[in-house]
Amino acid sequence: PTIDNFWPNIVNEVHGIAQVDAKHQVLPLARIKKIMKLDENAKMIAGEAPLLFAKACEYFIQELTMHAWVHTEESRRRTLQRSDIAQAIANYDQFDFLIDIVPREEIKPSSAQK
Amino acid sequence: MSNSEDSQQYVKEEDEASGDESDKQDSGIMLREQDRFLPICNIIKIMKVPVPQNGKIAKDARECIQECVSEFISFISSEAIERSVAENRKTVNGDDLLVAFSNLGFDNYVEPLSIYLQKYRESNKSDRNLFLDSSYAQNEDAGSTHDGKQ
Amino acid sequence: SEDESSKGEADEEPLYVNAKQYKRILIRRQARAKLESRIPKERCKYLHESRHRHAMNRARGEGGRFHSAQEKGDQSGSDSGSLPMSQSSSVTLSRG
DNA sequence: AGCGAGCACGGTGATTGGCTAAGAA
DNA sequence: TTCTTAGCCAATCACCGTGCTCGCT
Repeated sequence: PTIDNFWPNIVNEVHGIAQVDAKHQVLPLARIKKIMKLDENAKMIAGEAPLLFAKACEYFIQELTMHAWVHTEESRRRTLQRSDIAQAIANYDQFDFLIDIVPREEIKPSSAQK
Repeated sequence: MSNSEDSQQYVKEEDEASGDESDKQDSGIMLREQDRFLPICNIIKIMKVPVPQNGKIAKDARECIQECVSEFISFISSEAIERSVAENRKTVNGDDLLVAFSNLGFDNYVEPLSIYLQKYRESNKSDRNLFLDSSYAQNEDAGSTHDGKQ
Repeated sequence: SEDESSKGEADEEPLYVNAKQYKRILIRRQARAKLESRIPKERCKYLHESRHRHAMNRARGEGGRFHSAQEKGDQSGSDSGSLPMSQSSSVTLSRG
């Protein structure tokens, strides 16, 4: 369970799926669609779009949490906190789109950024 | 005593929905947390996967991830919607999302999501053929990207 | 390649952000600004009044946990016992 | 044809707080 | 060390999924 093996494991997982069950998802499809509809340019949304997002959000949550937990361990804590997530966002440029959601000032002091 | 005319009651119950302290600005409808975010319980369940068994997750961290996920959806959606508009389509489909993931630098997502989407479409088509065309043809031809008429 | 230097106005951005995301970040920033007036500035204590009241009225164990088997209404307490201890072991103090 | 928005309905899992150890400080 | 806080439990009910009708392409 490391960062390097994360996406290869994900790809192996999807290959093991025999049939896609759109029903029992961890994340509610109706809520995902509602969030998409908050965009003023959104008109019609295909049924497969919330389903794709449901999987993508699982991956995203796991990856961001995994990156954040690294900083939790570096600080020798057992509780993942918001500052760990801020660090994770600052250290991976794929998370740059979150720069307004978790600004860099939230990184706890006495921990240098790259 | 029954209400004869209710114009627009945004507050469902008698709680302090928006006016937490003394803030009552509404230009339109106030968005609740359940309109903007995914359920916190589901978020926590997914967060616990990469965290060790004895690991804890602070409340601040849960809500932070919750907000990040909504921005994640909106961020990708915005790109995908723009592409669907550029192609004169009113509906955002899965391919728009895959292109959006790619264009925004989420290359890791493309392969698993493409496989997942393909399996989902296959499932739907096989269900339809099995149900509607049960006696006609259940040929499984690999490689038919477009529906060929017979 | 002239105004690609990412400048921050609302938040202080780092010198450079992901080039593939930069344009979308600005578009999203505008979209969120339009929605800002509809978003309460702080989180509520709870989402639903009814669920809040339900949680408050529920039966609880000694440790504050929710406990099943709520005997509704008062009754002529035949046995004032409380915990249905099946066997001699009743050590249930571990998790905080 | 197919496919999605909008509605009503019924089933169900997300929501929820007091106590106290875990652990942040 | 001091003191903040996250996990633990499960019953209600808001919301998710589904099946319609109606529109558009």
